[in-house]
This record gives sequence, structure tokens and C-alpha cells, in this order.
Amino acid sequence: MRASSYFAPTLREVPAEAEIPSHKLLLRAGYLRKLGAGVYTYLPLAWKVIRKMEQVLREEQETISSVEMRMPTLVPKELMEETGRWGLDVVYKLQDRRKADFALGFTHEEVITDLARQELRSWRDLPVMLYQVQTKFRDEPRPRGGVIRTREFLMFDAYSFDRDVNAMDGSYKAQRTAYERFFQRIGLQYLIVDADGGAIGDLDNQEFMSLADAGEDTVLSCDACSYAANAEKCPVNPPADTDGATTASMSDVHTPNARTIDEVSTFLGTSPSAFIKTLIYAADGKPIVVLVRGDHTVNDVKLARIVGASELELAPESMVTAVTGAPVGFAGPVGLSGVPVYADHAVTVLKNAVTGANKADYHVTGVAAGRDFTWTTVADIRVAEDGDSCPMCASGTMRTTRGIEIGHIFKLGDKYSKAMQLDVMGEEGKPQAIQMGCYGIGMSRSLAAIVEASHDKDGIIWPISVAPFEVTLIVAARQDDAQYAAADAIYRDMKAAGIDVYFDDRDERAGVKFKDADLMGCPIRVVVGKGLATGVVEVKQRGVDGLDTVAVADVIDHVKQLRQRLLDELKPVTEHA
RNA sequence: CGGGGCGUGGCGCAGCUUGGUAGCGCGGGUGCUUUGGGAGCACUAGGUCGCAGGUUCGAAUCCUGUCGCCCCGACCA
Repeated sequence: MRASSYFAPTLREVPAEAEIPSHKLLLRAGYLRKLGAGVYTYLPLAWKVIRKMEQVLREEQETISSVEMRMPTLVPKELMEETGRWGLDVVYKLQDRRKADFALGFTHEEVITDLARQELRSWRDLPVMLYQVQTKFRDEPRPRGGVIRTREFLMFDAYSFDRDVNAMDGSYKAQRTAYERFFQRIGLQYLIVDADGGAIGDLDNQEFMSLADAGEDTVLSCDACSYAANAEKCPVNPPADTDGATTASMSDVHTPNARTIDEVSTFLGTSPSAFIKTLIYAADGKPIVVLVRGDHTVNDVKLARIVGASELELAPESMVTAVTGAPVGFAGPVGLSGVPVYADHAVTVLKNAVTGANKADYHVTGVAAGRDFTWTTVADIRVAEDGDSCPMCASGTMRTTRGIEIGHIFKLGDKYSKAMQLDVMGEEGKPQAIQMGCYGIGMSRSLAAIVEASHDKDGIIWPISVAPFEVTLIVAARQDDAQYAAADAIYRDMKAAGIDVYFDDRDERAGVKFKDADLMGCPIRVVVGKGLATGVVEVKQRGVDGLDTVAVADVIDHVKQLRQRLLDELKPVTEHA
């Protein structure tokens, strides 16, 4: 492709809307433009990268006998109602001219399951694994980070159908391997972490995380074993009972205007870890009391699962007052009754704690768990933190990092097949529910994740497997006839040799073309310039210091070798089972 | 949805406190010079200051409302 006829508008200055590196660079280098909040146009460069990613993905899906198809974006309301997902906030809804309701597809379990229940009859039809790459629509409460979280985005989604749990496990493992190889081949480092399945399912599910400061998720990984988990999932070991014997006795202390843990601990000169944080939640509209240690944070995802609530939020002020008899900021477990109390493990071993007195401007000290208050349920309900002991091995310590969720794989079991009567005739002549799995990759988000992971101050550095072009060919002085003729010949030879080359033949100063080449980020740069007088051109690798001076006659071979070396570096290390 | 911030030529910003009819840099066009890391000079085009009301002789500037966008949080299948 010649730059003179391409469309890659670069920007010298960073648009004010961008904060994170991938967003800034994708805008500046001419990959993306915003149409509205969380709605982006993918310019030719970005689309080419995505198509290359898709190609790698297709190859990996092919090897596990996963078959590409395409489902509609318009999904009838009736289908969504079968699983109860029509009412979700993220669903975009619209009506046709006859006032029939549709959702814009935000994931396709309903559609694929509907198809499967019509077409799959016998256990002999299984297994089946189907996938598509399609635009998904989600009315996100807050799009962010450019293309990290958008309302319209490109997603790969796959679905497996198996005759029993064992076979489903096999499909799950096959997809996990395909995912590993895919991410390895597109040059994206990842961590596989245990995750919470949210509304989609609570069986085994794992996320592929690209570690990045701009990530929205907190990931904990063990420094001794291979265990890693999303913070919303990561279990916390119960603490040792180290407070010793109960000695102190309770007394009320006047704490005027001190409501937060920081304020009260400063006022009393105690540590936040000696506090019992008492939170009133509304669980499906009914109040519950939640106790965690003052220096801990409630994990709402864990809590919702333990309580079994579908809607869980901090209680409104009126409910807090009704439960505690005090203004917000002075709640404590002592003397509370008639409300279920959920206590985190760490609270139940406190022997000399501070907590709210359930009256304005008073706290209680010397509180002992079990003696001065009790609970209805004790469980793991706090967020795991950096420094916690590993829940899986004896010696490890958990460390936190930020991650971008680039893929998520789920075992669904019979959740959707039961809800939608998806069964087949089994070997024994009786109907049996199909065991499903579903698997997603955020294609547009992965694009951003690569840029987050691979850039420098000058621009993007693409892995060669997904770079929009393998080579940027620059003619330093377009108006120099000899240079242009030589560059043009090299361009033709490269194309003939099957090299994907971007020929910057614009009549711009050399500096402009160098800057744009760095921004765009193609991994190999060839410059035809001053050296041509002595019959040589320059070959440089993006992001690597130094360059090779190569005779014009050797440049094609040289580039092919470099290309092969770069591709070899991306060879997947994970083998299919 | 809660908190914070921002809407002024294509992009980045100043002007707003203290009202007087809009300015700078980059980018665009033309010409000349220049030509290996975002060139120089000259000329030039381009803005109902997000929108709607209001106050005022007069509003980018003050008031009210509204829409949009960004960040933090909530949320995130």
C-alpha cells in the first residue's frame, strides 16, 4: 500500500479526551476516531490489525474443530425473556414498525441455545463447538479508556455443546489452550485467573488478563505457586486467633463528629485494624448487617453470593437509622437484633475492638466478638489484599496488579439448556440436558491491550503477527528521482515477495515520515535515502536500537529473514492436548 | 447514579474573576526557499464561543436550565 493513496490521519497533539497510552496513541497514529461516548470508528489501520488478529484466531479455532458462523444482532424480546435477561440494564432495546421488541445482541447464549434446541436431536450430534466474531452492544454505565470499555465493540464468542460434564470439561480445556496459543501468537502476555462468573454462570470460569496499569480489574497472584485470581473472586484464608484471652470490658466513649474509621481511630489513637466496620446493606430490599475489620473492604460479589441476593446495595440512610437507631457513621453490632448479621472471619477473632455504639457521637471500646455480640453467618466476605497468604499453597503470599480482561471462558453446565429446554435423546433412550460452555474474547479491547503493553514515547510497537503492515518503506527524499526509483522498485519486489509493506511515498520531509512511522508502529522499517549513493539502504527494527545497512540487492532477503525471526519469537509455547 | 472537571476555527489552548463584539500555537491553502527526525518566510481561508432562555444599552464573560464529553467511584454476562 502506498501512503499517498492510504487513509491514516495522524495527529501531532494528543486530543484532550485521552489519558491512557493506548487511547492516546491509537488516536494520534490514525487508528481510531470517536463518534460518541464509547462509540468508535476503526480506521483502516485498526481494522487491518483486527483482521489479522481474527485470522490467527480462526486458525486456532480450526485446530480444535470449532466452526465459524454468524448470528443476528437483532434478538427478539421473547427469547431474552426465557433466561430473564431482557430486563438487564445493559441491554439496548428497540421496536420495529409493528411495535415488536428487540434487543441488540450483547452476548448470544439465548440465540445459540435456541438454534441448538431446534437442530440438535441426538447425543450422536454432539459435540458441537460454534463461534462468531461480531459487534456486541452494551449500554455501559461508564465507557472508559478509549476502546478498553465501549458500548459497541467487536467480540469473539464461542459456544460448546457436549453430552456430559466430562466432555464439557474437555471442550473447556480445548478452548483454554486455543486461547493461550492465540494470545501468544498475537504477542500479548496474559495471566489466567480464577474469576467470578457474574450473572452468566457460577461454575468454573477463568479470565485471561493482560497486566496493565490502565486495567480495570485487580488481579492477585501467588509469589510461590501458579495460583492467580481476580480480586472479586480470590478467597481469603481465615485468620489465626491471635488476640489471646478476652480481657477488656466494654465502655462507651464520646466521639463527637467522628464518623469514619479514620476519624475515630485518629481520635482514639487506635489502629483501623482494631475496628469492626459495620455496614447496613439492602439485600433485595431487606436490611442485613455486614461486619468486616476496619482495615478491610467488603467484597460485594462474595457477599451477594453468600446472602443469595440478586440485588445488593448499601442501605439508604433511612434504613440505616431504622436498623441502628443512630445516624449513619455510628453503627455497631453490639445490641443489634432482628437483623441477619454476616461477619467476616477476621471479625470473629477480635477480642478488644472498637465499633459504633448505635447512638449519635458514641463508639464502644473493649468489644469482644462472641461475648458482646454474635452473628448469624460467618464467612469470607472481604476483598483479598496484597500481602494476604495464598489460599492454595502453604507458603505463598498474594501480590496485586492491575489487569485488562481480554478473554473469559465459562463452563455453563446445564444452566441455559435447562432454562431453555435444550436436550437431546441420550444413549439410554431418555432425553438428557446438554452441557454447555461459552467463551469470549474482546477483540477491540485486545487491540488496546497490545498497545498498552507495547509502546514507547514515539508510538506503538506492533508484534509482527498483527501489525497493520510488516514493513514501512520510506523514501527519504521523494523528489530525488534516483531515490524514488530505487524505493519504488523495492516496493514492487517486496509485494512480489509476499511482504506486507506500507510505502511512504509522500512528498514530505524525511522527519515527518520517520515520526509517522514510529507512531504507526510497524515492526520493520526500510529507508531509502542518502546511502543509496553507495548502493545501500537501512533496515531497522521498531523499538530496537541500531540499524542494519544492507545492499539494495539483498534487502528483500534481509527483510524476509528478519520477518521470520520476529514471527518465530511469537511461536506459541502451549501445545494442543 | 454519586463526586470532580471540561465544552471557544480540524487539534491543543488563552480570554471569563472585573461584561464593550475573539486571540495564540499546531494543522489547512498559495508562493518562494529548504530537504535524514514533526522546516523558514510571506500571504491566506476558517469560529452564530455546545444549545436554549434570562439579566443588561451591550454577554464567550453574569444567572437559570439543558445537552455532550472526560476522570474517580458505583456498575461491568
